[in-house]
Amino acid sequence: MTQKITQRNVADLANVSTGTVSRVINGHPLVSEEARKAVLQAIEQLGYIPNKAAQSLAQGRTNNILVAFLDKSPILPSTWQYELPILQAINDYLRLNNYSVQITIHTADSNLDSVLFKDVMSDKSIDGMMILTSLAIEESFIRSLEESRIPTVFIGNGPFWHDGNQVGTAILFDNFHIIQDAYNMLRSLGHERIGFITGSDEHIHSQIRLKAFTEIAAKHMDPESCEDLIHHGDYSINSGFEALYHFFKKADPPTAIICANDLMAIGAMKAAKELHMRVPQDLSIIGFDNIEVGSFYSPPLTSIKVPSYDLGRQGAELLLKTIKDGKTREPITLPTELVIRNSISKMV
Amino acid sequence: MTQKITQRNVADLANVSTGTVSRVINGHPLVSEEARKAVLQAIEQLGYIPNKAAQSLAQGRTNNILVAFLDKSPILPSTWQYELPILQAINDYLRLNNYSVQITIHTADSNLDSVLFKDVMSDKSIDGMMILTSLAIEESFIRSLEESRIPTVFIGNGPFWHDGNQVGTAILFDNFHIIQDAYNMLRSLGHERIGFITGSDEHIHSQIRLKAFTEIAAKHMDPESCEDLIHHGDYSINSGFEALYHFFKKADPPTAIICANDLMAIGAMKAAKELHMRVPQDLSIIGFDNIEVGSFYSPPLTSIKVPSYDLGRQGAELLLKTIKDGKTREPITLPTELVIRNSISKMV
DNA sequence: CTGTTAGCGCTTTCAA
DNA sequence: TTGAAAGCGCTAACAG
Repeated sequence: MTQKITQRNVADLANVSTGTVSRVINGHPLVSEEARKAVLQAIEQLGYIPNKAAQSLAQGRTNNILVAFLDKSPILPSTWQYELPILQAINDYLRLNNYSVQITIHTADSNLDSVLFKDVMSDKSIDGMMILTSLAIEESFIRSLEESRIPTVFIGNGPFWHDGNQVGTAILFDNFHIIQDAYNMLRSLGHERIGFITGSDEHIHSQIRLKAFTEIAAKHMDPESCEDLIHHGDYSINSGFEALYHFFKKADPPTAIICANDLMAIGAMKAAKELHMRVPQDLSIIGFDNIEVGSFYSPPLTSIKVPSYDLGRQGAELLLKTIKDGKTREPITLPTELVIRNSISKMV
Repeated sequence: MTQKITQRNVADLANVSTGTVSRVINGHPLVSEEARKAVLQAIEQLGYIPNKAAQSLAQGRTNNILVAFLDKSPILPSTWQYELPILQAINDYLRLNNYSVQITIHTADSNLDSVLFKDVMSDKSIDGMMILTSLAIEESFIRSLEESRIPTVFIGNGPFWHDGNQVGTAILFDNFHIIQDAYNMLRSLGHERIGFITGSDEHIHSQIRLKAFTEIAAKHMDPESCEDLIHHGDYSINSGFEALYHFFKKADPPTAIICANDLMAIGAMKAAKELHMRVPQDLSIIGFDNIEVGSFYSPPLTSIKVPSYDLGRQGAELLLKTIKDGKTREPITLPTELVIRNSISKMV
């Protein structure tokens, strides 16, 4: 067993006090060059590494931040296209700034409040947290959060309010306008009957995408026709597959479909093939997320690209700022982008 | 600011000493029922939560474990099909056992040793770690690890040795036999020219899969013919795509291909389509990883399923055992499984 | 510029 | 069964 090297050992070897060692470690300006050298040399020689727990205890902060993922069901690798670059970004930025990244993945059968507070936040071993969920967040959770005073950034959700003041900071991306852009682009290609396949109804992104669709469609047709063009999926390939069959069982099916994610678009394309419909000649399809395999489909899938990495990166930056000055900030919304490929075409 | 509640407050309210409070919290047997009740009641009333840093300092352990991901390049969502369930499993198991999960994702341009030790392990704030990488691991790293005495589990890599004793515990999955099984199955379908597309050459799994292929192929043909049937890819869809073109530029191309992952299989299928070859009538294809979209291809992709979740789960279990008793354990290898779908068929 | 010292909040002997 | 008190290793206020 390598025995523990403490600050004391370093101090002795360098012939200074532990206070001086501490100053050197923490970059305190008032240390003589001579002392600093001696200390650094001793540290090197002994292979000394400060004990984090002791530092945390003495300083009252931990340099730990928690990234919490909350969803209804366990991770499905295929649906983490959005989350993963966010995680990578958070990791990159926080490590660079000397923070450790703790994560927790919660399947919220129960409500967030008990889950998150009891199991996680409560351990008081974090300086701040980033919450990544597209589930609705309960009022009670926001209240607990407010009370706990833990600096928090919500990614892709929020902003949230309690008693008139904002709780946490939100970093978002534009779900709304891009859906309308997609719609308008399909219209400009001559499509009049444009369908929409939603994601899981309890996901806020899916709700927003649906709202965007409903509002823009309402400008061009009456509400009932619009209803007929909406099918509720759950983000799975299979639900996209079924949605297409659903649409084409009815009279007057859509000539173009916007899907709330790429997986459903892939399912829809598969169904289209079974129904002997050609994409894009007979049916235009647009997905969401811009997953890698999408560009390798035949035809390559038109999709919407979310700036995941930036979301994580800027979110982490905001969090550190908040930890420093305690202020919550205005929500930030990052732009999304329509990536056009061959799965859409002019109406013939 | 919610002011801090310490053990002292609880002790005062319950009319006991802090020692008793501590005993109650840690489930020490020698506490009177009366005292226990009073303490629990006070804890509840005050909303007391023990300070982790203080606990760590006093107990000399942190209840933190680090999960380190190491690779050459940043996360590509599409290639994390293997890692994600592992992460989920680790999270599930460790949280259940009162450990926090810290993660770090390293892009190892430089070598592991400096990267991992300097930035991460060195912080002494973890009780153990799980290393997830398919890169080769340097001797120097193993040495540092041995010296650090930090309980470690390697997932999908190892076992490693230093001076005759095993360093860390390895939990593996069977890459080798399953490739040979796949080969034999293709032969039983009448295929004689069976090709192989490797993953990134620096990844150990790819190396093993290639070795398995080479050895089994050697039983049926001379080495040069075998060479012709191997193409080096890099796990990307695109490299699978190119590999197929490569094979079919030559005389006597394969009638069946095994790919080191599903993404390359997808790329290969795309190229096959461009070349007007039908899968499986003209060409049988087998992938690896059993990714979700694979079953939605036309034809659905035959693939090899890796028990990722179990890998993470059992790895975490091993780690906690090792933390408890300090013993390293024999490597464990979990079985993989061939999932047969329509991308393969009898030679006609 | 530097040494001394009093905590940080909790655990754990040691006595009682 | 319990209280008192000595740390765990580090930081920071205070003297000097």
